[in-house]
Amino acid sequence: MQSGSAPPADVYRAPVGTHDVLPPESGRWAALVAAFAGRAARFGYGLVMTPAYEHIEVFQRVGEGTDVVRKEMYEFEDKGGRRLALRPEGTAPVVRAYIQHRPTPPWKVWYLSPHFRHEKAQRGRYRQHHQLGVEVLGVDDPALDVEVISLAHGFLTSLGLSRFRLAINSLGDEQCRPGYLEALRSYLRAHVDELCADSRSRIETNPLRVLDCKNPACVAVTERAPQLLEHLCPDCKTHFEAVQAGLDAIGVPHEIAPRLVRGLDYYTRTTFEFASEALESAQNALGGGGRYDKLAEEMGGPPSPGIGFGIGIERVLIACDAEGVLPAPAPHLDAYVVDAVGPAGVGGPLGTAGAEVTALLAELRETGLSADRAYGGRSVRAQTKAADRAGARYVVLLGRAEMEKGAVAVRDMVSGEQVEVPRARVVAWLHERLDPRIDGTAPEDPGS
RNA sequence: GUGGCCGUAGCUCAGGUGGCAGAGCGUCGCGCUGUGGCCGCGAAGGUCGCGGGUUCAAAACCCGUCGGUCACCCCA
Repeated sequence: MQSGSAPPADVYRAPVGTHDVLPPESGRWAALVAAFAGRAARFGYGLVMTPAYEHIEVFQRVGEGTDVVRKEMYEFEDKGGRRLALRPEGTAPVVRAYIQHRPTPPWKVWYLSPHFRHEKAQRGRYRQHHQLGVEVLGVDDPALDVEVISLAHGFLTSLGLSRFRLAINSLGDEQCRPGYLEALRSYLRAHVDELCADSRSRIETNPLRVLDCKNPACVAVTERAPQLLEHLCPDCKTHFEAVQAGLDAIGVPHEIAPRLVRGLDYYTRTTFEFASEALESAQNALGGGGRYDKLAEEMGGPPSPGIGFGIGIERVLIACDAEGVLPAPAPHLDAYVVDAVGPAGVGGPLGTAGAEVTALLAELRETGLSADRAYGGRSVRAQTKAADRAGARYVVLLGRAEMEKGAVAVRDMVSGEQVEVPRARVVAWLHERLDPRIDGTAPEDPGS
């Protein structure tokens, strides 16, 4: 082989676990994000944007007991010797920003951000995935838990999803959790030889995670383990009951999941998870979150209770596929300008109608209509076909005969009818038929 | 990170036991030299993921590797 030979083709593809999102699929993303942004705005949340990477300690402080931070984080050192990490989860950066800027509580923010985890990729589990989420800092009112959960629930429902379940639990707080953990540990120690190796090693370090183990033997043991919910202190108990009552009051169906333990270990009190029933795979968690009342303090900030959730966009879209909702939007244009005088020729001077096509197209776009044209000197047939494929409502055809009269031909692509309109009037003519009316009547309706 | 299955055109996939690389859809052109959808005709488009091996001959068999997928694990 000679030097300078091309690198393997594998280099010119998206890295493992990442992917490109192209039209028309990207249209679903746009619709999904718009739905979330609109809902967040109606709930009084502002957009927050934090860096894609942080000082590594931002994540390490928060998740030293978790695989996400311990084993899956993309860590690197920059040229200044700083130790940084690509964001593996969404809450820590937002809490860091809260501590740094000290906004007036309650601080209600939403985000859309990529998350990076070095995992073995498969469908629904990617090395770069995207989450929509919210965080609220500074208030521990259970009504806020209800608001946050209902925001997520309403969002999923608004997409057309129905086959998912909401599980909620309370993990207690610094008053009651230590006592519970001891009770759980002593129970687990008494059943050590019935547990899997992973669970055994977690008895001392993170016994809550044992409750989450899916190994049948472990499940058998933990089914009879002390229940977290029976060890809640009065404050936590009251809080959790208030959350349930609030969800009931607004009709958000939920089930208590006493063994729901989430992957990040900063959670206190309320935790919740949305799981799709339409997904067969193990990757069926659409989103989840919970309260983290001690996190800001642990990160060196003022005591600031918080709650939030993250929803995985890729997984939501997979669930939408499974339920047959949120199809990619069909292409649509108000108008398509066709040059019937040409041929303009590729790279040559504009055809007879070329300048007029350019001018009309610009005018349509600048007055607020969506409009496009074909390029490359294509036949009238090819241009009209392209207009059809682009979802054009009207085709404006610039032909020699019409131009000599100072007019254009306008074709209604739904009815197939074609009329001649004075060139000077055509933009207004299209607006009259396409702009929504104040009285709500359909623009196309010529009656009354 | 461990194990199973899969990898043929842009997409979805055919190609019994090795013997000339195919279809549908999509794209482009023509029928209609100034008009989309339906129909007909035609064209372009493929290092059969990649590398090595066995063989007169490999898309097919063997080994490796990369990618996808499923389970475990983890989680959105």
